[in-house]
Amino acid sequence: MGATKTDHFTDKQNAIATLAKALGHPARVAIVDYLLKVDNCICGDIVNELPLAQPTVSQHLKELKNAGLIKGEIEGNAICYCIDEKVFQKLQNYFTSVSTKMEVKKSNCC
Amino acid sequence: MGATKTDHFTDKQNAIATLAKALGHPARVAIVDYLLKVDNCICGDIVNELPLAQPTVSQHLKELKNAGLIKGEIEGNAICYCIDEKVFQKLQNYFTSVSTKMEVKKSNCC
DNA sequence: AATCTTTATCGTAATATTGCAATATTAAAT
DNA sequence: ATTTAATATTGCAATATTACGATAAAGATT
Repeated sequence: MGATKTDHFTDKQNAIATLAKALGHPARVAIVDYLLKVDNCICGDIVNELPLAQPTVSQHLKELKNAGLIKGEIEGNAICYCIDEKVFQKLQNYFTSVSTKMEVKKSNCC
Repeated sequence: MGATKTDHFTDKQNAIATLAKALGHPARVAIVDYLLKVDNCICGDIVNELPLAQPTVSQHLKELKNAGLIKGEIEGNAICYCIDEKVFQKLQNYFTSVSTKMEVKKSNCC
């Protein structure tokens, strides 16, 4: 085996897992950091910012894009990659909701 | 190859990636969901809640614990697993900061 | 048209993850 | 002391991920 059993979980659980997984690699976190830092998002120099070969960076960008965390548009012979705010807000909402629920609990455990 | 090059990234980037990775599987999101739902955290019945065999669940719990997302204490012959609020707050802060930075940008791109 | 620049894809090797049956461990219950 | 119940560990097969060299694709530049 080795394949994740996505069928058995809710859509929401799968959605959060997919997004979290996409950020589950430091290179992809670094890409997000860089996209946040740069003012305009003509980001042709991401490769130079990372300690990885160009095909590897391209692959990480693809994964971020597949997960919906970033958007990419062709712009001449370069590509303009940007963060998709909506999806990050979704994650923010999720973690806020977890934290809120934990506060409400004020649990007597652990 | 195949091993992530953690050396080349910042501690913060690695920390976020590790936490995100731990949540990057629907079973582990489901475990967190369940821990939030249950009132007290004597969680001996997690196995029955998930469509996975006991060793698989145990492994997922271990990964969540290694990442610091949950805490576990031995309690008789059961185990009391609970969410570690602090670590979730860390993630909440990260995503809030991303969203805030995006709002500030009000970017002219994409 | 030939070349350069930038990004994507293919192929492949190394490593990691997922899942479970079998077994071990540990404490409670009888 | 034996049995039962709950969780962990081991071992292994299937699959996924990570990384990169080689190559392709496509628009820009000369």
